[in-house]
Amino acid sequence: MHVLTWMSLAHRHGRDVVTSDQVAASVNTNAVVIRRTLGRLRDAGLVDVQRGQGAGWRLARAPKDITLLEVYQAVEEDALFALHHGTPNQECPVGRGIQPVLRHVYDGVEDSVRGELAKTSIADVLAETVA
Amino acid sequence: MHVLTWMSLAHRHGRDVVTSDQVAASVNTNAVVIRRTLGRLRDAGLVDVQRGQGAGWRLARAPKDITLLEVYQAVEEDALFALHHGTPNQECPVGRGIQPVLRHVYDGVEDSVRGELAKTSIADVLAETVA
DNA sequence: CCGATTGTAACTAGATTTGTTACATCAAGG
DNA sequence: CCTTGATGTAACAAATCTAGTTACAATCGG
Repeated sequence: MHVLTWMSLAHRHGRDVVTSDQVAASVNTNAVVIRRTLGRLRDAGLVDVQRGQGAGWRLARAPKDITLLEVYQAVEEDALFALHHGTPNQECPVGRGIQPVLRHVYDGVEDSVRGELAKTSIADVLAETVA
Repeated sequence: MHVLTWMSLAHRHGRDVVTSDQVAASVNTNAVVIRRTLGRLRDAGLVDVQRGQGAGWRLARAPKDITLLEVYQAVEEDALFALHHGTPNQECPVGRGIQPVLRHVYDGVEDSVRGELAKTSIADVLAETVA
């Protein structure tokens, strides 16, 4: 969210293509860390990358057309809640039957999270950030 | 959820007080791990503990009166989403302004998660588990 | 060919989690 | 009042994960 919000502000200031170094300066971290995140956003189609001379990154869409849901799905691969570390005791009715129930509950939670994140766009975040 | 569901089933079978060793056998882990979780559930008032001779744990309420929201709040202390690891660049408008916005978004997400978890009780989980 | 930037591997340091051992503490009941 | 079977908790090992860092090959416009 920080990365895309910063790119939106740069775009508004006329800077269309930005480098991972410039983004890293705002987040206050290393450029490689930013490139790892930008790579995922690129795989999700939210940003485009240019290599070679004059290389850098640009938003693939207008900020108002990028929802936080898309950012979440691009960046977060693990489920919000994990099941047991090990396998529960299969001799026990609860150990045997609980995992599908947990998955069902967790699916409902993830759905509600997705619905909530879909309500907000990067443009909304930028507007609230500079306010 | 596994711990409380198992205790509900034990209660239904007439075993009112159970030990951390018995619960650990169903989860397939060490009793100390279970005691750590049960300690949090006790602090939240979801289970009662008895020490000394004949010690053990019992549900403090009927399973239908324990919601997954209460379990979540008892067991999970960290926020669902974390902010930046380090402090963003305060010289930058985005670095300076984005954290309150993130908190605002994350609060909305947590609220929707809580609302979802409040819909289900341990009794529901048990019914679905043994089905 | 030059030069600036991306892509990515490899590594360190730190934090976190699970499981484990050990032992002090507790209280019911003989 | 002592035995007994459990809890409470500290301390530690092993595994896993993340951020940050360094290094360098790959890319491509000019």
